[in-house]
Amino acid sequence: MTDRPRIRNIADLAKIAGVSPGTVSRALSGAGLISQKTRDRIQALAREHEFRPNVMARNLRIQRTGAIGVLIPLGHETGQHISDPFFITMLGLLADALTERGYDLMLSRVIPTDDDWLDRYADSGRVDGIIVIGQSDQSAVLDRAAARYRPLVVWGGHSRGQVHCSVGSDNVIGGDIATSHLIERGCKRITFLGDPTPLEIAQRLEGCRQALARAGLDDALTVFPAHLAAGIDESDITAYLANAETRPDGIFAASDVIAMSALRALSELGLAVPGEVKVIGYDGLALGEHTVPRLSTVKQDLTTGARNLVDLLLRRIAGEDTSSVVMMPELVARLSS
Amino acid sequence: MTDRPRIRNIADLAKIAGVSPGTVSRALSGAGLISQKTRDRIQALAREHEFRPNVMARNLRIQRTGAIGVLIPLGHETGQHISDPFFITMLGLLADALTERGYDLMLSRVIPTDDDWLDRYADSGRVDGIIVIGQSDQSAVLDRAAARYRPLVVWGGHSRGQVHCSVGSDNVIGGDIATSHLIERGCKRITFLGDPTPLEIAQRLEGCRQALARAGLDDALTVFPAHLAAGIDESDITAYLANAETRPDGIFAASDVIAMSALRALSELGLAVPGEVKVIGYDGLALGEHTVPRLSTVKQDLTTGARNLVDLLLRRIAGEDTSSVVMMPELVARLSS
DNA sequence: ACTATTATGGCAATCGATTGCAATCGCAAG
DNA sequence: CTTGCGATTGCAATCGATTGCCATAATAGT
Repeated sequence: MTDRPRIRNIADLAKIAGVSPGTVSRALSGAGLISQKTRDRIQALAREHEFRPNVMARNLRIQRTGAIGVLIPLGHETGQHISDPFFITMLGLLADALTERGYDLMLSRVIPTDDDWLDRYADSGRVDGIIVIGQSDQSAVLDRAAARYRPLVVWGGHSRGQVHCSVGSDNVIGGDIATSHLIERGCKRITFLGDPTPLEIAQRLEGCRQALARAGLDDALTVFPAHLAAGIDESDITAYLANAETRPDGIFAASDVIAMSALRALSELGLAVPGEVKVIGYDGLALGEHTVPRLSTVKQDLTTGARNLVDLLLRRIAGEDTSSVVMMPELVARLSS
Repeated sequence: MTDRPRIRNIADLAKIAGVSPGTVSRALSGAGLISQKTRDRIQALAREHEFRPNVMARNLRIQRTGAIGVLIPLGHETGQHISDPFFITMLGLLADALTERGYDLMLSRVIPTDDDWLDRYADSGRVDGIIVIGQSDQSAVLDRAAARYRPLVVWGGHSRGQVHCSVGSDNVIGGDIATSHLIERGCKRITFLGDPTPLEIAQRLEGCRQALARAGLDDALTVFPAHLAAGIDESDITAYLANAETRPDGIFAASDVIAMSALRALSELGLAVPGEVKVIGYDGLALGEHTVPRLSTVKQDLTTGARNLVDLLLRRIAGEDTSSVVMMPELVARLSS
């Protein structure tokens, strides 16, 4: 071992190589005006001494971090965790998409206590751009931040007049699809299971009402504001479904996670699915294939969604101005309806 | 608005405030030798101009980033995603634990193609410490890195002679518990569902063998190397279980995710659980409460686990030397066994 | 009023890599 | 053997905040 004096920076390596720090930098950072010979020599030297340039210094100099912040605002339900299957799925897909494009992913769970959590994060200089998953009840904050901070995209619903750039499926159409499906299957009394506080859920409910109106079933709807978090409201759901008089013959759950709770509640009550009650969820998560019976759902193409989010964000980082993307949801009829 | 000239750095603010950059730094960064009066004045000025010190510069100077890298090596199965429920759960818990301690979480999915992915990451200077989730088949790499890079902790199994600091449950005992439970329930032909390549799974299998030996059932075991990823091997599992001659009456799945696949396969085959076949999983994930029937499992306390990981890591960052933690797994008998 | 002491603030070096510009090298043509 | 020109490399400023050390202002003590 000749590497007695540990190489801590580019200057040390330069000394050993007998060149200037600038040359080492050029040799290590790929492109640049430098002869192949010295480049090889210096790279070999770096490898031999296990030297890797300090990323923070580089970041400071070139003014970018190579990281994207992924924020999950939990405004409407403090009980909901990052471990919610939807977030998790999205997170995994984003991680893959970002990795592919050479970015790291900085994860933060945010419980909005004030109005400038997003501004603070944006100005911290810790990331090159921000992806927010879900508007929760923070649309105003998002709009305000978006007006000033360009590299920001949001997964969620789209509404006219919205300032921030969003990617999501058309929740109104999705709600319509789900409800129409239940109607086609012969359902006459439909329950919407979900708390319509977040924009997306409200839109799904709107689509639901729209489909019912079209079928002349306006008063066939009951809304039961079950929470999103897995299992959190399960006994409530059970109690609600136990009542034979108000019991629906079709359930449109605002998310697959809620639908799962409903399935289990029904199973406990000994109600046959889809025989006595039909159930359809929303999201198209993988877990829907593992329920008993397999869950019908309205699928949002999250893979494409994640790719779109990353794509738009990188374009905004590059200075481009992008508009929101609304994707078409799709019926996946499995065995629960 | 008097903030015509945008304040981009501490020096600009200093000019406006009529003090030196050093003073501004002290005023903004909390403690320091500075009068309350000037501090207040400068902080007000900063707020007014929406100025927030650049984090990268700060990081470079003080030589820390305030971020912890969470790495998920996918050595043994490329099909497995970050969206695997176990990872996701762990990730959420880590995010919470780290946030509490004031750290950010930098997520990276790693597909080990060479032997120094970990060294590269450690030396990049992008994080203050690293948590690796699961040893996969990379124990050697982990040990090598740990010998040199202190702030590193690993979720996973513990084996004698191991160099890296790990946190995890005692998988041998866990395997024993699960198997003993099946034996008590009267199972005579047991199948271990899982690929024992990763250390943790191998240990669970070892515990399984140990319990069987104690009961004098040494040759009651079949090992079917189902993969970890949700759904990936489901048809294989179905085919295997369809064969009445080799069909077990007890299944010990190496993870809850695998157990879920098994449950669904059994349901498709019309086999009653727990009547004809008993099933027990491993991990104690929330999703086990949502299966039909509810999944019996060996629970690892992941909340405590995550807290331990963060705790040990921070102590290592502080220079302390810590030893591994092995937690006791616990039987959660639900309805599938 | 004058010195001793402490509380504040300024100066300048530092963290480590990047990069525009200038200097130098090598090679070829004259 | 020069001169010319492009290909390499060196020099030094820069990114923005932190902090040890010194100077000065403010306050106390006699």
